[in-house]
Amino acid sequence: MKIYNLDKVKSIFNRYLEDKKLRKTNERYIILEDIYNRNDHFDADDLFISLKSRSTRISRATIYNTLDLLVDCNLVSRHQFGKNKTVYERSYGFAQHDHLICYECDKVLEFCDPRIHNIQNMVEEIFGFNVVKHSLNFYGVCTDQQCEGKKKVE
Amino acid sequence: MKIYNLDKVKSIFNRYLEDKKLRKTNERYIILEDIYNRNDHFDADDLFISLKSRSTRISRATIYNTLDLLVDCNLVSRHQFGKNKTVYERSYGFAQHDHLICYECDKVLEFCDPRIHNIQNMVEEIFGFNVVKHSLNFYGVCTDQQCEGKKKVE
DNA sequence: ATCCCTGCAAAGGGTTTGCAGACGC
DNA sequence: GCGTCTGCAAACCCTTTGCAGGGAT
Repeated sequence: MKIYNLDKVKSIFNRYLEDKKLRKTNERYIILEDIYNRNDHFDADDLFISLKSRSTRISRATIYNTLDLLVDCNLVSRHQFGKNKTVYERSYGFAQHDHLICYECDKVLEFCDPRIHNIQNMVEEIFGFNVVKHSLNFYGVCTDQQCEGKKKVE
Repeated sequence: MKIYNLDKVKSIFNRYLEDKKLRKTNERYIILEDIYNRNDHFDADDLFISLKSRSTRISRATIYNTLDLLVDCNLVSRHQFGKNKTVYERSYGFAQHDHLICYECDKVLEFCDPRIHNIQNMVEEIFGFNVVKHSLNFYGVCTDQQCEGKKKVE
């Protein structure tokens, strides 16, 4: 499952910072490490809380700043699941995938389908466009009767 | 191009309001009309400004309220193009479509591809999910050299 | 007459910004 | 030591909420 190691990720970030002539601050590495110790979709505030509990004292400003860098160097991907809120996930060493979001329990499932690339190729050709990334989300209702999250629905 | 007429749209809304036992206020119909006189992606504030210039005096609260109703009865669709901001477009009489967003000029293009439904079917089967809607966006850079919007890029 | 809907303004939540001090280089 | 990065808090933007008055039924 874990198809990366933390040193590899850090060295990629390291190189990125050097290339861009940015400073290698402790905060940036602590944030990177925290992210790669999670395996969920998290938002900036989740990170803030998680970091605070580790008795570090990293501000939201730094978190947002660092997330921008990590997204830029492809170590983290950024998503919006239709709620005007940004969520992130680690991405190095994990297959590209898309998401399935349940309206009733907010569960997020992941899937891959190569056909999306065929669509992408077509679109690039037809419109004269260089696609950098895509976002495909399916929204609906899971049919899992045991689903705990469903309690939440009013 | 215009494959709807305003009366039809109004009567759909009318029926919806009756079914839900909601009141038929002037404001609601004025907003619906304003939306169907546009042919772009707009946000709540665009509507607010547009309505103000018609010397109506419709508040943001009413606009947000009405947009929720119109989305609920499928006369308007709601999107997020990766900027934590919601945009809308009229949807009755227009083919379902997905979007292509240019990072450099913010242009939004539209396309249809039936393969997305194949992916959807597969996902529903595999995960036991009833998909209600999907959102597929491609982000990239248009290769249009004459593109006016590109000036905006810093 | 009821009570839902409206306008207004304030509050809310997530994100960005400004600034003075800290620290990587 | 220079100049960037940080923490903090205020500002910001979009959206939601509370409330009193108004209009649909």
